[in-house]
Amino acid sequence: MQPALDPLSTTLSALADPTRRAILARLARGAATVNELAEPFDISLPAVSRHLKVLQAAGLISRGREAQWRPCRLEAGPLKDLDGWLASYRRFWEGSFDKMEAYLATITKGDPDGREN
Amino acid sequence: MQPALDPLSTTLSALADPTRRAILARLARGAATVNELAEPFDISLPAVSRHLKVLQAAGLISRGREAQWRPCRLEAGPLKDLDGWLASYRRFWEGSFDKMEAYLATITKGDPDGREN
DNA sequence: CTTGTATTTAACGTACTTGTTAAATAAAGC
DNA sequence: GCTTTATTTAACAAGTACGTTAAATACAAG
Repeated sequence: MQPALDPLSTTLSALADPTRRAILARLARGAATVNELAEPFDISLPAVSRHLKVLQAAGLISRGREAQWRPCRLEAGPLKDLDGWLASYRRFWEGSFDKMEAYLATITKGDPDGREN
Repeated sequence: MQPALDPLSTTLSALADPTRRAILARLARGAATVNELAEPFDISLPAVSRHLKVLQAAGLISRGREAQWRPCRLEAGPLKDLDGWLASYRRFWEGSFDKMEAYLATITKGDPDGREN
């Protein structure tokens, strides 16, 4: 068993794969089966199955059970948590950003490299 | 040379490591040198240096050069892009969420497992 | 030019990730 | 029961990630 990453790390590594993000994008338009999800990709079904396992372990999808199909659906909880984490950094690209730029400018005194200590 | 991941994947994998996120949190409070950044961690300096390399490659930090110090500073661009990506999913945990819940409830007809097709 | 401080690179080990193919499991339907 | 369809597990290979220690590099200062 792995050392059990913290939830945010688990979410971020799950999202770090473009195939998995594409799967989520598809699920944002509604639930789908494994075969449906695999259709756009040039990888084998087992590979897709494993991506789904990763997404489910991260809580980003949940799965149902209908005959031989295991439909997947998007679960937004971890995305919401990620959004919450990101929020603490939002000030760096919003409003006060100009203020910070100005502040940095005063302490770097026109240094082209922008070093300040 | 690696196949060059797309920028969002690069950002997300850089952020997927808790040590790297802690480094960013520290840098959110102001620029810092490698030794300063390494201080709170129980890992070697080379390990920290490599984390910084990853963060820089992802554009999440920039580095200056002051005598033998290479001060790091936070760069918010990739975080802003991530926020932009996340925005497309925001509807899943805001406002219309209740509506979606209600919708799912109608098609699952009280199934405890929540399957809908 | 030798020493001390800051940081990186090299070399290496271990573990995880991702993909593959072949086989197993699950359920439907004849 | 046997076949078909959907999906997962097993076994394996190649590449990547992350940590270590030892050596190299960069610069400041005697």
